[in-house]
Amino acid sequence: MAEYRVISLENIKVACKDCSLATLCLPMGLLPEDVERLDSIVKRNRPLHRGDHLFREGDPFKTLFIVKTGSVKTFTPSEDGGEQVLGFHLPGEIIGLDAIQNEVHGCSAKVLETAAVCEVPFDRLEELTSTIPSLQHQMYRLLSKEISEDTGLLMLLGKRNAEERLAAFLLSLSDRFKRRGFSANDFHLSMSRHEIGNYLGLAVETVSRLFTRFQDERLLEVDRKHIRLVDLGGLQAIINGAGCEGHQSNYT
Amino acid sequence: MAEYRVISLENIKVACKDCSLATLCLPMGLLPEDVERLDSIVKRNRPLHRGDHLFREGDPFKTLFIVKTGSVKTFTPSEDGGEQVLGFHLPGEIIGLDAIQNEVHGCSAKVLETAAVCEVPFDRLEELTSTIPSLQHQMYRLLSKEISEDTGLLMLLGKRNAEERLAAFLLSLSDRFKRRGFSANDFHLSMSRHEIGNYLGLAVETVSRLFTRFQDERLLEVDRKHIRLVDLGGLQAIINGAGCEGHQSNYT
DNA sequence: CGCAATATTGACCACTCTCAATGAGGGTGG
DNA sequence: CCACCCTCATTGAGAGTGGTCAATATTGCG
Repeated sequence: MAEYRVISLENIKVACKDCSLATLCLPMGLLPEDVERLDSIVKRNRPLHRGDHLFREGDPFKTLFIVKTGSVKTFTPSEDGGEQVLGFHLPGEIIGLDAIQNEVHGCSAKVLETAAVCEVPFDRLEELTSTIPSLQHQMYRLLSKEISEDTGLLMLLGKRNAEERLAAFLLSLSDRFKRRGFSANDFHLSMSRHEIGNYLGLAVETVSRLFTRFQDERLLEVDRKHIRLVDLGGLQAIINGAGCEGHQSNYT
Repeated sequence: MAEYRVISLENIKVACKDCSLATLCLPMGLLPEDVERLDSIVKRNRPLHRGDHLFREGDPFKTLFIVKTGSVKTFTPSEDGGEQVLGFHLPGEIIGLDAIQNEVHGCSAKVLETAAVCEVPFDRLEELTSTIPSLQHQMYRLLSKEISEDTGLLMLLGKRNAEERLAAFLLSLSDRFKRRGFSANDFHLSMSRHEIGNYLGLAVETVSRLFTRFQDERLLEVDRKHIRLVDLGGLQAIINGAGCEGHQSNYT
């Protein structure tokens, strides 16, 4: 049963947010009864701790996961024991959309910081979306958004240098924290330098050097995993290709 | 109206293939009448020629595009007049899924080789999918597949060296041609070296040098835009990290 | 308190980008 | 039909970013 009741229209957003389906229904004008139906299929689990797996590569796909609190990383284990980080997931973000395709998870998901995670059985969700057009539309938007974001990341990795990658990464985190009501300038990294490097396609040493350089350039202040972005504009300028304005890349 | 009639169950695949909705309905067991309904909303346009635009960045999103014949590239124009290639699209592939999100195209699509392209009005498609559960499921799978593929490419660009990137690119093309009934070993590149480099995040010169090297190593034969893959296993081995087996990357 | 994991910093070197020159097609106009 | 031009592709030489190796903090945990 739903932990949170929908009392009135004004409370829908609150209910949605609390039930961690914010990403699913917030942007749409769902009817209260539809929100409740959606809410009723959501399973809420006890908190998971650092290192716990939501699922592993090869596991059958049954449910989508929504991060409520904490953080989760997705990755593909590689043959030599290492792993390839695919993404970091903050509260409100959905995990598992890539597994709908063949009903098997193509990656693993592991908790970084103690996390509350909801599960949405996908077959139940499909039943709902086929009777609630606006929910179906929202699902399409959700999947489409994931595609857009992947495309953005793709360009990030393909043609950005180390400096631009880290700047983009930090601004992405900043933006996502901001949207969720946290500080955009002051946050905690739940992942290690190694994981950041892995995700961005950089060596750990490079990530470390860049943090130092950014700090020297008064762009941010870093203390271990605590980050304070001092000059958001400066970071943005790095991504936009400032710094060496005359520079003309060969493959743009 | 549909150009192709569905006569019997065995003909569904043919009808689907001909109407270029292969990607949409082939994998599912759609009923004949549903296939016809799907078919009836598809718009068929006259062939487009090299350089023609399917849509431009910023255009309102109305329809999905399906490549019937020929090839299309998608890209984001960058401020300095250059462009960022996002993908190459072969027959049977769908373009525009990333624009569902906010109903605006985030990239441009341009014809590489004379192409027949179908259009599927998305609002009509949504109406259909909400009354045909198996079609809805297929749409989810389609979107999910796009996400999976982006993820794969993401890893390709993030942590692969030039050699691995080009090998992966060629094998991807090979596989896609094969699935569509063309030769897996012998095909024509519809894109320039420059576009390949742009897509893979490499300089044109690097792409050119790699083609030469691969040819010297008897992995393939290249004549201008005509490619003959001689040693598929060898190319695969490059991606798997062969060649220098003792090599251990720092960020895997 | 000590060991292990993580982070930082430095020196070196390889890969690939950049710059530059040359070659090869493909189209156009005389 | 050929000369010319323009784009695309190839090849070489030099330079710079970032990876690798190694040593040294620093932190966290048992």
